[in-house]
Amino acid sequence: MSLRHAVLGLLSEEPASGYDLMKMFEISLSNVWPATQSQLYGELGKLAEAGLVDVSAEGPRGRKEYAITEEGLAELRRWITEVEPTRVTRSDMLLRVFFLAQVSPDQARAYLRHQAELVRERLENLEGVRGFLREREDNLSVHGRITLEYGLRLGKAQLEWAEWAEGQIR
Amino acid sequence: MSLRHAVLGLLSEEPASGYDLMKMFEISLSNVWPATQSQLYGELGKLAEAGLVDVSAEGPRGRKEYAITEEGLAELRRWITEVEPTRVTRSDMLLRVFFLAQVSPDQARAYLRHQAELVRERLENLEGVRGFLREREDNLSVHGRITLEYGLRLGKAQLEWAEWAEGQIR
DNA sequence: AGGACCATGTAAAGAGTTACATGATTAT
DNA sequence: ATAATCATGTAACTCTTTACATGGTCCT
Repeated sequence: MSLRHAVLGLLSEEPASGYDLMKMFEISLSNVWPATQSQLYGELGKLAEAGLVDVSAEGPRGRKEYAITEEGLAELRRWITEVEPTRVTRSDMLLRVFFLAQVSPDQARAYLRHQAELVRERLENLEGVRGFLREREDNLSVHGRITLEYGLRLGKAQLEWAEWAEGQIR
Repeated sequence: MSLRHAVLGLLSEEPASGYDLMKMFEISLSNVWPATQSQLYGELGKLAEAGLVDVSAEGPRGRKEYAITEEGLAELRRWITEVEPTRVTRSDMLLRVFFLAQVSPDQARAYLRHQAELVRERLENLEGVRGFLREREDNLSVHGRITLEYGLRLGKAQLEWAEWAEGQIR
């Protein structure tokens, strides 16, 4: 149930509407915990019902601004410190590598080369995020940079692996 | 729909029953594409209905052995070479890092230290898999080693990141 | 007036998890 | 005998995705 905590986390910085959250998910959480608009509105409803958030204001166009409650903040902290992260690794990219014997060595190498290219693009994209984050000093940016560094480091490792793997075929 | 292709991939090596596949998923695919027993039997039914696999033999205790069809093999190859891998990264571990400002610096550092420890355990586990794979020369083992190398390299990057990140707090 | 954007919601389908349910065969 | 393992299946629930549906407000 991490979507719930992603929403609580964003609301712990400042109150926001479903629409605002949607934008925040797109900008800052898309690489960590993507969510759709549809999911967001549903979750906000459940969160309000559970008393973890409140409708703090209403605006034009039926806008409802939600604020985290004390209970919600407590739940967020409990989740951060007490709940063990679940390790679910599902990678259809890697699944293909596992079965690469089913295609020709040329196709296999092309596949790995293509993966390397995709990772390069992703790294460029992350460098863009780095630029966006530079100079900003709020909580989310500080920890956003730490999270970003994770993406950068793992991306580089992935790139080196893809290049190495290509050399391993035949 | 990658579960489908994971099953096709395993069946491309040799025919197997749902029970056999279950064991194979546990041993070799648990770090790449985990699946439950329940999912497997459902998928085999759908795969048979779609003509991608056949019941090739029946044994004691209602055992049904499935074999991949030509159509199934074609679909597997198409999926490997033509379908773009989907990049879905969801990490509740990283999500917590993003919101680490909500707990004390001590708690935050403890969290990162704990993550480092978990990665170390995971790396040890992967070294065990490496031992298991050593000397084996079948298709799945060869590509299994390439897949394993991925886990090892990314695990190491993750470990270094966690240690670096701990130093970044305050 | 019209386009861009703000804003919320519902429905249906697909995937994955957990638990339940049942029974046969093999080895000690 | 009985425990371990082989073997298959269903049900209920949660999460995620995609599509549909609707309308208000702001800016030029």
